[in-house]
Amino acid sequence: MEAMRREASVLHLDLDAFFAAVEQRDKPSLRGRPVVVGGVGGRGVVATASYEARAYGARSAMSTAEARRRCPSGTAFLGGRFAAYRRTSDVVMALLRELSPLVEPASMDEAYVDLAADSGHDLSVAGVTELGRRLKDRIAEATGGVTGSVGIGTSKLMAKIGSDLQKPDGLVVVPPGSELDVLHPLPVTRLGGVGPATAERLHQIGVKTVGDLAARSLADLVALAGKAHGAGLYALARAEDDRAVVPDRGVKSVSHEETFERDLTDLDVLNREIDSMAARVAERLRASAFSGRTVTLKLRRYDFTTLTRSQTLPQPTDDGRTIAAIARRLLSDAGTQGGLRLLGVGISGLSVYAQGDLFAEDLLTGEPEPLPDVVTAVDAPEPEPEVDLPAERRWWPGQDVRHEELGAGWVWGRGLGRVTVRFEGPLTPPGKVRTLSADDPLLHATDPPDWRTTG
DNA sequence: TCTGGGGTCCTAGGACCC
DNA sequence: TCTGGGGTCCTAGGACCC
Repeated sequence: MEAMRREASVLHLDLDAFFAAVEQRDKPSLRGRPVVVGGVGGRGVVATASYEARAYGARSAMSTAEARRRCPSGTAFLGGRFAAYRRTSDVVMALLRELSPLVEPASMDEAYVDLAADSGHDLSVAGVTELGRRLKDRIAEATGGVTGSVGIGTSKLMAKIGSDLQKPDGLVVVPPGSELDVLHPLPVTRLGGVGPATAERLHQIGVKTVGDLAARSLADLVALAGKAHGAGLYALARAEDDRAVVPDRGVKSVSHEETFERDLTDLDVLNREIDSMAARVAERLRASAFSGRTVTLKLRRYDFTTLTRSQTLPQPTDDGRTIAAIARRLLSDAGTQGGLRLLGVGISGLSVYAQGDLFAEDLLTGEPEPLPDVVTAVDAPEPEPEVDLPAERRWWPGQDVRHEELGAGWVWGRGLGRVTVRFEGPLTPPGKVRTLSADDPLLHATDPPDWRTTG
């Protein structure tokens, strides 16, 4: 806990329609046009809609099918290029770290900065306003035109509220002392932690604005939302927020899940899905030198009911086959009746301990314990590498490609054994479209282009 | 063609231990 | 014979966030 601040020294940055903005930067033909990034399959959901697409009603979390209905033809529906987003995000986070060592990324496109951690800043309202302006300029320049909205205030709460007030490309400093004037007229749903369920309950007792919320007693809110959440709402409504800006929040779990194009029932097929998901989880675990003790299987049935089953091991593991063997057993116990639309495999209870490290085993348990039978089950083979994908799955909209004769471009669409590619890059004018055979040997998937150098 | 994927945090009950 | 608490771990589910 830290003391409440008297100066506007917390900055919140929110990059505008981030995934779509990166796509428009890298794909000149999409600039100024509606772009929707997200799942492009039958059960896909919108991750980000460009402001042009929002004008037609496309929204985050909407099914892609609904977004297709709302947007005009010519709207680009793209799968995500997360390596490209990550690269751009890293550039932005590095700029933030030039302002202060205390930077807390909240996601790829959002971060808090504690400006008080660097004594060099003028924390007057005029001073932080100028700082915000310069930051926005530097971000746009370093990212090739991605814009961000900045809020600055006396707490994380007020900084985040501020960044939301003038989107996109906004800059709002909430002067110390004016917090309640800004906060109380806003709908309660603007507070972090008030989602659909809490909002519905608050509306039922007549609470619509943050001001309405501030008029309720602590006991009322605890009865309505539980102890921790109720107390949190009570404090936020009064602009009481002493949450610290914390860099490097440790990872607590690693998981992978997948919604299938069609519900699956066949246990053999599902077990193979488990094997490949467990392998990906284990790979990420090892890449970050973590092991975990609790394996969780998540499943969503045909009717969207969702449940989890978990088992905790006596000692941590980072082995894909061990994770898969446990998840397989949890699945066979849970059953696949009616069909499953989603499966997920996750691991938590993470530590830096690595299985097979006898010294660490001694440290942890005093002596190595035998694994339970399930862990040594031999029915989980080493997951197979990705084999030849059908053309429909090999190419996906938005993907970066290179044709040995036609040059660099990206996939607009595919189907019926063909793939349509637009040949252009971040620094070229809008390019030409060509339709090629999906198995054209001259066409290859590539890494994302560099927006600073790629013509 | 309804409803993604990656997470975090909280609650609550039962087991188990002291 | 009757009657305890507190603390921690595990499991399951739910709300929420981006």
